[in-house]
Amino acid sequence: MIVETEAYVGPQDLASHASRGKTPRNEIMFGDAGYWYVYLIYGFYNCLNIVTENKDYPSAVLIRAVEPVEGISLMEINRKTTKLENLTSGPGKLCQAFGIDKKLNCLSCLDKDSTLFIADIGITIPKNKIKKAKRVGVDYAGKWKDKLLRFYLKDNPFVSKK
DNA sequence: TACTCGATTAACT
DNA sequence: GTTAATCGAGTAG
Repeated sequence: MIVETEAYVGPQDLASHASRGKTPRNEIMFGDAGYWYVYLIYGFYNCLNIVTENKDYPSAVLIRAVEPVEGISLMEINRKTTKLENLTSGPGKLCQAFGIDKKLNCLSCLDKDSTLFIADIGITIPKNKIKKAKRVGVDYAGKWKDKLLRFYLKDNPFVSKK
């Protein structure tokens, strides 16, 4: 279950990879919504995003943290730890736990025959349980660094930072 | 072709 | 609090 996200919205968002125009890496962000955007960060970790918005308006949502529901024993093997709150409480961590890499880049996030897709589990989160905050790790983004574009579930133990 | 540095994490002091 | 780990996209020349 997804518990923490960040939004990267439009070509004018200085924190977004798309702010300096279309490149081979971020090209998927300029396409239709509903596709995975996976990239390698710091040479070690992958980050998982969902492309959103319309064609030619580059936007994506970074999945920053999830709460494990099934397959926890496999996540423990992938993450080399048995500490539950450490399995998926960060963008790099959850990709390790799920075994996500660039093979998923540009695939549909709604294709139920794919190895990774988003499913509606039919619960509604009350609005007062959703907290807004500044995005993480984007100090270089000028006036965009303080935008409240990070969203997470209140009191959820898997959120990467309070 | 060469250089810089990042939407991070874990392991240090 | 500081830093090492280590890849490749982006950019300058």
